[in-house]
Amino acid sequence: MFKIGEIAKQAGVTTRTLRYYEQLGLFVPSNVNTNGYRYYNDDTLVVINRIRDLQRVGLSLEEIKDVIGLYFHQKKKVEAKEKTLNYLQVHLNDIDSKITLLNNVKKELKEQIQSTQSRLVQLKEKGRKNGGSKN
Amino acid sequence: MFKIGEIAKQAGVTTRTLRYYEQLGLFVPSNVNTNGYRYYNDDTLVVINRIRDLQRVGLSLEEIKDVIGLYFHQKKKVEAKEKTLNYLQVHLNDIDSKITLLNNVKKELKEQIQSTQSRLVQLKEKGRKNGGSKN
DNA sequence: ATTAACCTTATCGTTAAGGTGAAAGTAGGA
DNA sequence: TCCTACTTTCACCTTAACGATAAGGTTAAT
Repeated sequence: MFKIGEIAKQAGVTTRTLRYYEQLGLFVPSNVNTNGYRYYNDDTLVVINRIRDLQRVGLSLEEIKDVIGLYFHQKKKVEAKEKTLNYLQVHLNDIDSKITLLNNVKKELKEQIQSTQSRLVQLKEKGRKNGGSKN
Repeated sequence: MFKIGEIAKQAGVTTRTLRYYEQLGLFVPSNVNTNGYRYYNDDTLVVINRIRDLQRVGLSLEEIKDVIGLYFHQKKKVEAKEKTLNYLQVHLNDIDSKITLLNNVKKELKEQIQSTQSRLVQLKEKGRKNGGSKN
């Protein structure tokens, strides 16, 4: 059991951020002392990291709130399960389209790098032939 | 040549958004009339779409500003070229790590879907055998 | 028992990415 | 010419995701 400052440090976030996440309903402390101190275990660390990952790839905390539970507890009733299933599918599609997007960007970047590199080589060769000055 | 409202419509954004992008230095109108009216051509449409794509995958407009030019004009001096090259590489690495992240999420989602689905089937079979009630 | 280093809630501030509306100038079709 | 539907700048408003600071309680080692 870690106090808030400790997991904050381990997770590389501030305590403010953790309390904010809690306020949004992203998770709750593993337990709360009578004096109000929050205590967490390693599980929370995993959750925090997942949240950060999802943020990095463009999800808002609200969106994350909607999906974060899907990863971390699956004891549900039948109706809930079918709803969850739908949600997972939609989320999966969204992710797939993002991957596609990123791959496109990646491809163009690679082409740019190629062409930039070869133009650089050309320029340098030209520079070696004549005394080299302009450009 | 389109007026601002027209490409806005074509791009699926508001005119405010376009002026805001311009203000941030993401692009300039293809030309500006003496009365202040902005006019754009199809090239701008491509740029806008690229910006939106990059936003979708988690880049801020400031970050986008830094890279957007790399796609759309490559007449530069040698020093500039080498700097650009570095930037492209860094950007590429970032994108690669995002793709990796998304693929991880995707994998876990698929597993979740699998297990959720099979548990659903189990529950339904159970429901068929006995009169079915709880869960 | 004191003290440094934690923790609590509460509130105000900040940045990004626009939305919204005012007041005024234009375009172009009837 | 006139009217409607644009367009301009300016300024204030909003939401998300925290940062910063205040004012006070707690812990644990000395």
